[in-house]
Amino acid sequence: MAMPVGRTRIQERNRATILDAALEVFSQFGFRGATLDLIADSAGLSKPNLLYYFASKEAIYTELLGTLMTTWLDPLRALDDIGDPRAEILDYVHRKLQMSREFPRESRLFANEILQGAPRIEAALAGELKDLVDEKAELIRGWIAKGKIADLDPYHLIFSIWALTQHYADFDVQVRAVLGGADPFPGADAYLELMFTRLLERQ
Amino acid sequence: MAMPVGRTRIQERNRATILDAALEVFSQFGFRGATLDLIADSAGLSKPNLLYYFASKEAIYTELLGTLMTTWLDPLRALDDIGDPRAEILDYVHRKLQMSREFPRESRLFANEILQGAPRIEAALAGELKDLVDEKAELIRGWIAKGKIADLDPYHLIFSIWALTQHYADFDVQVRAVLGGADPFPGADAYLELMFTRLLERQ
DNA sequence: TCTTGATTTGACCATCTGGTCAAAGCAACG
DNA sequence: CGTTGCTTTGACCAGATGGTCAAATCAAGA
Repeated sequence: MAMPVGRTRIQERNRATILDAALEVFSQFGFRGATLDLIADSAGLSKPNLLYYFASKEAIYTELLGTLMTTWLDPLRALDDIGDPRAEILDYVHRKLQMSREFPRESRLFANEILQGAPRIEAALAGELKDLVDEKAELIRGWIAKGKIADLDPYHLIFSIWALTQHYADFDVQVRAVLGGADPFPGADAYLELMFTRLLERQ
Repeated sequence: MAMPVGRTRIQERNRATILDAALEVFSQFGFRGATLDLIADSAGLSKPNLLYYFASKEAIYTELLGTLMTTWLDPLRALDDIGDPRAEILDYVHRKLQMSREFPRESRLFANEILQGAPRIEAALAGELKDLVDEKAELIRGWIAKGKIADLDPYHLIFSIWALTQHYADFDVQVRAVLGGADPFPGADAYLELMFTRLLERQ
């Protein structure tokens, strides 16, 4: 019994509640480790009620992944040729770190999916994601050619931004344990600003 | 029926086989997502046979984590005041990247554990790990005070090394998808060398 | 109020999962 | 060969898990 496309307020609200609860659980335990009971409890709904709104556990998961993939790549999409190249890249770093702070569960959901071998988004990685990165790598290459930024491998530059910013969401527990519980983000923001400023300078 | 401390060759071999299979499965699915049946299949042993060598699923997992924690921190332990500070740190980066290439499963196991909130190693993070990092941060602060390397937050410097190097193990599928399947490591090694060289230079 | 369609749930099911156990297999030594 | 102790396994169990279904509840318009 598939949900009709036109949704009532109740449907809208309950689907949102379920997706939020599912994000909570899937981001912590991954697809296999998550259970419908955990999601149902977290959503405050009964298990059969979950399955009234979504066809299966898998359906909830893929809906989440699909929706988030778009949002998650928005900061990279916003990287363009309009402003100063170095400021553009630094802005991207800051936006990405901001997302780690505001949406750590989304970051962890992706991390979990990739760790498990990305069985459900491998196609999107090799398609949508690769295309976007290829395009932005070309943009960066142009900046390098014009001498606007230092000569760096654009792909690894992008990877390094992902790695550094997402680390603060995905490894939050570890970072806080080492820092004795202090908020890592102000320090991280300053450090990354400095790091990429120096890196991008022409020598 | 606990295993005796003195082990026969068969016990040694089977325990090793089981731990290897468990590493394979736990690193992909996390503790909750992994099953004894998967581990048993991967090890080529029967499930009751696994439980002849280890008391429980949990026992296998914690044994793995404990053993690996030590190995995993060895490169950081090796960071000392003997050579040139910049070379020391660059060495650490290279060693850590090397580990990502050689032991990606170990890296993913830790990533999975941390993602799940580190329920089984939180104590080690706040104890052993924090102590080690505090010690090395102090060492780095000394180098900064003596003007040997640029002025950087030592904690975030260490986090950035972890983030950048482990990314190539934990997000291997994504990195390869974006690169169209090419081996990321040579490029990563060169990029990280450049990145940290520039970062550590006194300005 | 009555009716209709959307929503919710208790009871249930087949399969999976961690774990047990008694019995069988096997290696080695006397 | 027979005994002894380590090793392996088939059968089994209780609880968890994804999912179904018919019946009950509820909201809102006629």
